Amino acid sequence: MTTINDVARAAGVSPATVSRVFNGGRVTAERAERVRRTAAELGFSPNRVARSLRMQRASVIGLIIPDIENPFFTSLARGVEDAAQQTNLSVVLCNTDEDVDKERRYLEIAAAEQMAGVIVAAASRNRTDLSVLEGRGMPVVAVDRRPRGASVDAVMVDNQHGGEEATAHLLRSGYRRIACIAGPEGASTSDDRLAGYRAVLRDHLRETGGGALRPEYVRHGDFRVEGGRAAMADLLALPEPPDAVFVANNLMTVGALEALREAGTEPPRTGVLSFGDVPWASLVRPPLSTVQLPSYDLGWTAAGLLQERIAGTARPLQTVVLRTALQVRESTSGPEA
Amino acid sequence: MTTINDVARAAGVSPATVSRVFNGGRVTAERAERVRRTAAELGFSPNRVARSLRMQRASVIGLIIPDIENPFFTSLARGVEDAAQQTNLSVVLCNTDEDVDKERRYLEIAAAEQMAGVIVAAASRNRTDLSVLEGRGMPVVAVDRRPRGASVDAVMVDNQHGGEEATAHLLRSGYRRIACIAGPEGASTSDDRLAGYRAVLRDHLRETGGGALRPEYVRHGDFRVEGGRAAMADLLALPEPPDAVFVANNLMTVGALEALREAGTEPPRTGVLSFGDVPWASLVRPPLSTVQLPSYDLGWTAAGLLQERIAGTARPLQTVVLRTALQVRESTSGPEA
DNA sequence: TTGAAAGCGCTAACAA
DNA sequence: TTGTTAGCGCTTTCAA
Repeated sequence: MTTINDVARAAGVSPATVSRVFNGGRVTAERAERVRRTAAELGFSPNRVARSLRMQRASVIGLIIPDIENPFFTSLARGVEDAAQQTNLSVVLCNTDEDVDKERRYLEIAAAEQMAGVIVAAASRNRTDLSVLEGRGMPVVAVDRRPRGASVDAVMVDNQHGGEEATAHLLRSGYRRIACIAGPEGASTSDDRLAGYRAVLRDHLRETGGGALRPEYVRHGDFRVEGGRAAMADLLALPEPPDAVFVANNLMTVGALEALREAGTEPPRTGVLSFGDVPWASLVRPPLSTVQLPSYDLGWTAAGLLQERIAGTARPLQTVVLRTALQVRESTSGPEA
Repeated sequence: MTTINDVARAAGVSPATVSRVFNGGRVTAERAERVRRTAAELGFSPNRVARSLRMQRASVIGLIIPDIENPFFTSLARGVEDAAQQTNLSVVLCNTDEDVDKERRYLEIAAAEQMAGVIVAAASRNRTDLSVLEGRGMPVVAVDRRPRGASVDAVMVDNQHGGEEATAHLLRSGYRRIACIAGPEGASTSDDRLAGYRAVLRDHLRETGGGALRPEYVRHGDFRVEGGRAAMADLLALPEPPDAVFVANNLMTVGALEALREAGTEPPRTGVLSFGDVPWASLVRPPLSTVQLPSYDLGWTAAGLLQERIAGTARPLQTVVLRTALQVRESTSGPEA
């Protein structure tokens, strides 16, 4: 492998000069040109490992996400990647599978690799522990989910608002027995969506004298297809099944739709509203109403915050909240439709 | 940051002993225990950057793929990740967007970061250039696509066989004007699928005296949704449109289905067979016949080969070819169905 | 503007 | 089995 010393010798300068040429130090144009030429001839490219060791910081940021097969996170990853490219940072993607242990290993790796910073969509609000990174003063941005007690910048979705908007829409469409398939208890995203659902429903019941919330209409899934299917099956087995369901994430919606189909009913007779776009939604019949998430912008914004921190900008911690957008399609056109 | 020297001093041993404790060298049990305890107390974790510099090799492998939003590649990535975990390698995911320049940058990064090895699904058969890595003797495994002239291990799909199987099935189902939406020219995966299609169709025409292949029935798309839609629209605009179409990848199938729907026709009247599973195929109506790809196994196998190379096993270059499996569903049940 | 030299944290060769 | 020591390739003082 060609090193900076080889280039220096061949070009008749010192290693320091070569380093300066590659890092924007002050070198006379003539020498700089000579160095560049020799470097090209020798096929030299700087050893980033040595560089990282010396600088005590790599030019890599870590992106830790719970599920690489969920299009929400891949789109988020694209946002991070595109933003990072602007400052020549490369992105390392780590998939935790919603597993806190796997996540901890990746956090330790990020620390040990001296990554420039980390963007993390935490596997758990309670059990994800960012102290490994915070202890080392490593810049961290939480995205989509913020672990309790973490002192980090965050970019979040207005989940409660999204849940409210979704539930209000279902009520407006004429549904009255509205269920909710929530995510795992403790996931802040899911809790907030559920809170939005409850708030709107409770108000509605109060105004119409319609009684109390029905706890049996709330089920907790695992954010996966299977969990959605099981929850929907449970709901359909109730003495009085719901006439609409608000599903707290895209994958569970896929499962819920499958369960409905198996039971011989379809939207919009049973209304279905998905939190988060279902991939290839265009192919699903009937077209699905969704609460659209700004996944790409989430990633883009998080990367921006992280880069500011890496650059050392001193400013108070901040949380950016991005809004959802309700996309009404046919799956919620009403129980009589 | 706590270093190996801090631990050594605190435990009253030499740095070398600490290193040995963490890397399986011979150390007496009693001392090892003491070192481990002090390391824990001080919150020491080895600096992987220093380790990589010294060892001239990182414990990271690169996985370079063309499209992180394509479920085929995310599933492949899972296979790689799961296999890599077994030997404590971490995986860095790089997304090239089918862009040869972006790909070259990532290959250079892999070299400069001294990654232990690279698994690459090349952006182009002709223009992807692995010589940066080969020159440094870095272990490389090509997966799904093998760049021309590269001397590397490879794990491939039997694309030609898949194309033959698909086309033969369409003929058996009674379709006679069978079109093919292929991928970009030059992509080996697409070329092979197309070759399979042509071979079977040519044989059929010869046997039945049905004339020659119709070149207008072959369109080239870009492996994306939009390309599939455009190609299908072109086919439908022909004086004599096809009665079935073999689409060479999953995303283009989504586009083709959309175009069919817009034109007011649906499978199986126009037969549609997708090469590669469409995500959430269960929700697509009618259920889609597919050639199923062993995406996860592709990744798993590639990681296995790479690890052997990293370990230094000397053996001739090998190419593993995995078979596809035809999954017949309703979208190809025949033009009269 | 340039070069000499130190040192980032670790591993491995060698000596004890 | 253990310790001493050199050095991986780079950046960055400091002095010239």
